[in-house]
Amino acid sequence: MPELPEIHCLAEQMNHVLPGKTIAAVSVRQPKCLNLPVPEFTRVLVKRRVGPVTSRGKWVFVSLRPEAHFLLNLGMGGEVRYHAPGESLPEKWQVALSFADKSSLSLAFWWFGYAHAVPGGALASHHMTASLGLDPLNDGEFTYPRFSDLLRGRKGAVKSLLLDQTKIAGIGNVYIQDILFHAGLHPHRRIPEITEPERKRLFAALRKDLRAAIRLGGLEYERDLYGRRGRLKDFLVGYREGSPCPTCGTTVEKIKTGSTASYICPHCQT
Amino acid sequence: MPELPEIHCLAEQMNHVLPGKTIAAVSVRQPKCLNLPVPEFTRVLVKRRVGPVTSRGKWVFVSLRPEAHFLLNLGMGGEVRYHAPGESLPEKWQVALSFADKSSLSLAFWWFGYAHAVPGGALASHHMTASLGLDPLNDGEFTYPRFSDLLRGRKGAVKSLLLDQTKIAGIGNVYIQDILFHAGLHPHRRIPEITEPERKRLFAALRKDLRAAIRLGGLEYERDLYGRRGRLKDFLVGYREGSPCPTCGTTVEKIKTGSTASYICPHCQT
DNA sequence: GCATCAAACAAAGA
DNA sequence: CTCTTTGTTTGATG
Repeated sequence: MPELPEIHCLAEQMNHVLPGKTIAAVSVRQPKCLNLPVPEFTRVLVKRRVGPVTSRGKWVFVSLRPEAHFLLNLGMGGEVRYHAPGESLPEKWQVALSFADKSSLSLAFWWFGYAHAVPGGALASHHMTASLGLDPLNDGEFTYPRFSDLLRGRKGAVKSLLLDQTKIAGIGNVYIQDILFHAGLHPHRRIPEITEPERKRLFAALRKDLRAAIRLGGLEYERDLYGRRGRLKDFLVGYREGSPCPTCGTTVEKIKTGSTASYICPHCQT
Repeated sequence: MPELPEIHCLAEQMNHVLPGKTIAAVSVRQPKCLNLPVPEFTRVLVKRRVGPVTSRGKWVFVSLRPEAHFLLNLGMGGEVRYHAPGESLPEKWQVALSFADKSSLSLAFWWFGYAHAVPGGALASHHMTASLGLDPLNDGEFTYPRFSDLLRGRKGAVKSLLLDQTKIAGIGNVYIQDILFHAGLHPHRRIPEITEPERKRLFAALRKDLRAAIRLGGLEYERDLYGRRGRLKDFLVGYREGSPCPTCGTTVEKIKTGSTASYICPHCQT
């Protein structure tokens, strides 16, 4: 379940080590995670050289020259590892890229993940990434007015909106817990009932929590491009059912919210 | 996705086994599918005796004495099962009725279904059923003149009209595929551009396809009151993308039509 | 008022 | 919520 912070850190690491390398070969053990049949997938990638690596939401964008893109979504618990020349691949992987300098990249999806190859010029028609919503890390894009606009006219529960990747990209069921706690909002709170101060708190919490997580390299139980863990250990209420709320001491509860679980302080979040 | 044929068959089966039974108790696991709070819902149903069970469109109407109604809409993939005295309920259900003779009825909604209790005299104010359109099975009501009237003055696509339950009741995204194929109409065809012969073909296809499906007990992948499958297996073009059109051999295509998918022969349907 | 479109909702599958 | 798919109703907008 890597979410925006982990993906952001991963893309940064990839951007340090991959640009300039030429893809020499592609190996696919699990064709289901591809967007193209293996031969076409391979054709789009092989012989191209890696350019800048970026991220948006939970997607990693590897740009290639001549123009093409390699897009990654790690799904739940997927991992990407870099292997220097001579290092061997881990036992489990679904897709691997070998570079001309004998280094390689392996992708291991624990449950659904995607490795998509997009030919030059077709990026805008890659539906899953083209429809991504606001990027909370982009200060020019994720502004309070635009965030307010997003809420305007919607009637559903706040949690569904925040998790909808086509509205705001990158939040999953882990980070959302403390974001809602910081905003003082119950996951079921209807959007029209959110007051202006609460909306401001929510906006601030989104930016702050995600950036704080990035500074710590993401969650302790996730691993980076080199297999190292992040340093973010402690949630305030997330996954802490039965513990006291850090603000008021009320026991944190775990509740069902649609198909996902939520952890809340029933006193602070309304 | 039970549609008119399945619902019609289900109501007939219910009408064979339920009338005369007295509702002894009501159990609700998923209150969201009700139209009333559980206590009131229960009060409307309990101690009443089942009368005739009928259907209109995708709704099942269970009449009760003293007067009241129990209305069912199975949404997508919902199932209703009868359990003789001594038989146990399946694992998954959202609402169950127990009868005085120890038999019972369980309702399992896979996604969006309704179980509504309507007190005596209030049936006309039950909006969802009161606004249902023409019943394609009712020969006195679903006549060619009235069908023609329905099309007159409308500008939209033919598919939207056929799926609009307030215009014609009972057609969903499954049966509509072959109905449009039989009529030679593309789902996007604008209603004013439908010619008189096409209109006749469409009217005939509606009656014929639905009745044929009823004779086969509905779709093979749907189940009846006793868990038995229907015997209708084969669509002509529905869900057969990539197969040849049975008329002309052209490859059947899957296209997006608004929020639903359509399967068409691009040669025969224009 | 009507046509059209988007949104919301109780889940499972890949 | 990783993303899609599925059907129906309701409410906003032109």
